[in-house]
This record gives sequence, C-alpha cells and structure tokens, in this order.
Amino acid sequence: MTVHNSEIAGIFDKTADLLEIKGENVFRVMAYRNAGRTILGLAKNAADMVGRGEDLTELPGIGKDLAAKIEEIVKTGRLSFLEKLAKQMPEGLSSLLKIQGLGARRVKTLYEKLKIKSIDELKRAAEKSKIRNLPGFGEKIEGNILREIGRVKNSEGNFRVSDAEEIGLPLLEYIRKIEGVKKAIIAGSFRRAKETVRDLDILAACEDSSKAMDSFIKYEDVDKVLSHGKTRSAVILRPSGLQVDLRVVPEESYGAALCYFTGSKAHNIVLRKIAIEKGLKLNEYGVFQAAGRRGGKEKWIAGRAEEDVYKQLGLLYIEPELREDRGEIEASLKGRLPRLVTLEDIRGDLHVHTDLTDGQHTLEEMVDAAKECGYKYVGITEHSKRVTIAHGLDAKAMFRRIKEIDRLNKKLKGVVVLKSIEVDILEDGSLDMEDEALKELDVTVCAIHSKFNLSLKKQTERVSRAMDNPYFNILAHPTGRLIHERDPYEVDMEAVMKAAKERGCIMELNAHPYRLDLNDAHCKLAKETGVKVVISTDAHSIADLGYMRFGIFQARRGWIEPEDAINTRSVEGLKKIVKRK
DNA sequence: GCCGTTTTCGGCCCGACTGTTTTCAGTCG
Repeated sequence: MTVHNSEIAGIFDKTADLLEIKGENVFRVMAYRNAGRTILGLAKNAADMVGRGEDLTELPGIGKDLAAKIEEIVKTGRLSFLEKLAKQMPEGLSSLLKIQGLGARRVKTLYEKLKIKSIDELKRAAEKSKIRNLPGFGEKIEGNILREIGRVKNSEGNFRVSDAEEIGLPLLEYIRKIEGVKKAIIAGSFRRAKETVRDLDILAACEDSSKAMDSFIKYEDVDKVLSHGKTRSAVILRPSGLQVDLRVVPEESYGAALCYFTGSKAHNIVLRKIAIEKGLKLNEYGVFQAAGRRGGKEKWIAGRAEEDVYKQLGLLYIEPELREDRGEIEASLKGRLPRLVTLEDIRGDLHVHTDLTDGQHTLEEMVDAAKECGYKYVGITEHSKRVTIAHGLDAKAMFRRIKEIDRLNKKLKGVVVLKSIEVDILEDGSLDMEDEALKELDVTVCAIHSKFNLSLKKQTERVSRAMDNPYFNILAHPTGRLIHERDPYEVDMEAVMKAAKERGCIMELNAHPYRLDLNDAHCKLAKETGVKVVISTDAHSIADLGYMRFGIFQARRGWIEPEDAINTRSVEGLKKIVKRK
C-alpha cells in the first residue's frame, strides 16, 4: 500500500472540518489545515519519508503530534483520531462546508436541530422550508443554500485556468473601461497561475468606488449578484457559473490590495506576521506604522506598489507564482529567490503534431507558425504506429518524414526543424519504433498512451525500462492526467526522476492547459533531483502553440529557472544536452 | 496543535459584507 500525499492531506482536511464543526479551538483546526497544505505541497512522498525514517517535525507546521499522525496514516491508511471524531460527528458533514454561506457554526446547527448530514438531506429540508426557522438562519439564507446546492452539483466550482481566462479577460476589459477606473487586474489564484481556479478576484483602483460597483453588476453576463457593497461585490456569471469578486481601492492602496488579493492566504498570513514583528501592520490599504504608546494615529508608510510592501517588510519582491508559503519567504529573506523562466526565454517547442497524423495543419504551416512565435527551432513529433487512431507512423513512414524535413530545412532561414517523434512506450517498456529509425532523429519524445491502470510498481518499471533505451530523450506528459477528466496514472515520480537523472533523460512539462503535466510540485522535484525539463505545447494546431504561456506559468510555480529547462538554449546547446553517452 | 534573537506558556492576520439581529455573529477571502 502506498499512501499518497493527497490522501494524507485529505484526512487532515476532514479532521479539521469535523473539529471546527465540533467547535474546537480555531487554531487547533488551523494547525490541521496547515499541515494538510504542507503535505500537499511536498515534492516528495511523505510515505517514503516515513519509510526512510526522516524527521517529519522538520516540516513547517508539523510537530510531534501531527508527525505521529502522519506515520499512522502511512502505516495503516487510516487515522484513528478521525474515526473517533466521526463517531460523534458524521464525516459527511464536511461536504456541507462546501456550500457557500455554510460554515462550521451553521453546519453544527443543521446537524443538531435537524440531523442533516448530507447535501441531499439539506436540499430536502430547504425545499420544505424547514431551514428558515433555525436560529441564525432565515428566509434569505435558505434561498441561498438552495441556489448554492445547484451550483456545487453542476460545476464543482472549479475551472481550468484557460477556461477562466477566456471568461475573465473580456470582463477585465469591461471594468477597465468604466469611468474613473485607473487600473484593474485579475488577482487571486489566477494571478498565481494555479492550474484550476474556483473564482476570479478582480482588483481595480478607482476614486469613486460605488460607481464602479454599480457598473460591474450591470455587466451583461451577470446572472446573479451575491453581494454588492461600497468597495467589494461578488457576482455569478452565466452560462459558466463562474464567480467573480471585484474589490475597489484608492490608487495609493493598489499595491497593498494587490498583494492581499493575490494571496495565497497562507502567504499573506506570514507577511502579516512579519509586519507585526517589525512593529508594523499590513492590510489591504497599506503598510502602517503602529500608533505610538501615547495613542495618536497609525501612520501609512507604503502601499502604492507591491514592491514597496515587500521592501517595507525587509523582503525582496516575490513573484505571484511563488506565493504559496512553500519556502519563498525564507528564500526572499536570504536573497535566494529563483530567477523564474519567462516566455521570452523560450527558443523552441519540442512537441508539435502535423496533419500527417492527428494534427490540423501541415508541416510547413506549423513550422511557419513556430517561427512567428520567435522560435529558433521546432521539434516535429508524429505519433508512432501503436496509436492507430491517429494513423501513427511506422519506420518506413518515419524515414519519408525525415527526408521531407531535410528538404524543408534547406529552404528555411532563421528556424530549424528538429527531426523527432512522439513514440509510444509499450507495456513491456520497449519503444514503438525500431532503433534504426530512432537513431536518425535529433531528439525523441516518449509517452504512455495505453495501459494506464498498471500497478504503481509495474508502471514505474515500464518507464524506467524504456529509459534504458539509449535513444530515449524526453518523457512526455509524465503522469498522463487530464485535468477534470482523467486521474494521473500510478507512477513513483521520485523513482522516475532518479532514473531520468542517471540516464540523462529529460522530463516534459506539457503546457496544454488540460494537462499541465508535470505539475508544480513535480517541477520542483525535478529541479531538486537535478533533472532538466522541457516545456512543450503538444500542439495539434497553430493556435495550440499559444499554450506555451500556461506551461511557463506552471514552470514558474515549480521554481524553474531558464537553466533548468532545455528549450531555453540555442539549437546547438539543445542538441548537446539531449545527447546520451 | 504549533511555536519561540523578548517566550516552553500564551499567543496565534485582518477587514468587508450579509442577514439576522437590535449590536453583532457568521462567513469569506
């Protein structure tokens, strides 16, 4: 049995929920949530750390008690403390907390007065108007609950970042055009470039906030206004069901508000603690010098720009993608922040399909488009024959394609086409193409497209055996997950990275917004293991080449610097680094 | 439950909005 980090985090989250509903000390509850978050953000498997006898109390927010609980979960797959709790408070109660407007206190009331312990029971009670008479509830809350139940069931309230971008950018433009709005930006988890977001948080600088608010709620796609205040409003958009919050502040507070509204919450909490240590106060309006001992007013000292806020706290500016309280504050204090990779650093895309297999555009069209992106090289990667549905290439067809690319390269200026392939890794770990063909290529991209459900051990062996082939260069979309559609397959990523390191193989960060595979923690693991990554789009059309930005975002969340990625190099540098001895 | 160049006990981030209340608790970010 391997217990995954997400499972440990899930158990801690559920424990926190139940403790909160029970009315336990809020800081104790927070300790469980923090620990869950720490485990989830870990690059390594906590289970392996336990196996190696590493000291878990070294991890932030994990003390003696929680370390012991992690050990119990790793060894038994269960947490007896949670099971004991669940006897007093049914576990299903934690699902009720997902309903916006229901917190611990109200869930407790629902359970104690009406024995409600599931969303279905909640729905039935609300429909019979039984909720409105409970203490602390009313007609409006009952109505909100019914609406929220519909929302949770329909959308899970979770959007891929590319979908959120598509909905959010037109709204941002609309807000920027409202009279009196000086600037506006989408902040929140979107700005931190998380792969999925629950809502959009838009920040605007404006002197007349109520006017901006009135215009905001009149946006044509607004389905429902959730709240409408002087400085803050929230709406639901149609047809997506995406929630958007708008916060308006005066211009001199824009930086502090941006910091506050970008989060993460955990990052903000640490910033505020640092402020307190320095005798300052940090909120969304600025950094303040605390009031003197003889009273007097606190004094505003910074807040116009984010950079000023960090500076006042004695910190180097921290890029939004790093703001997860995963070591970035310590790195900032020590002057060891990474110089994160940017789109401008990228000199080529190494995973591009054409209409010879399942792409939409011709070889020439894709190469032209890559050149338009400013790239110096592009790797053309057709599927191999195992992917029959895409009419994958056999060796003979591969040789024809090689000749075609040679001819094209003679004509091209400023961009080089790299001869490549997306070759299947078969179940036994062999590659779906003869070595005589593979050795003619500049670089190979190797991928699993079948037998996703092998055991962890078998899948891991399959990949590392494939890497034994001297023509194996890049492992494409290493976990095979499709966000919201398909779970990652079981594979020991630490072992795969080690195998890649030993053999000089490279890990792909697939930039397709449905994949984003490697994830952020894997990127960090690659960096720590000393394995290079390549950020590629897996483009099947010209438009898909634009997905590179999502890959860059994910790489930045994984602390990737230009030298950690291979497609930031010149074509000569690239060829040298993929070459195996 | 965690944590400590003021601490091993007593703290633990800060403000807006709603709805149910008569001054504020609950929730959210």
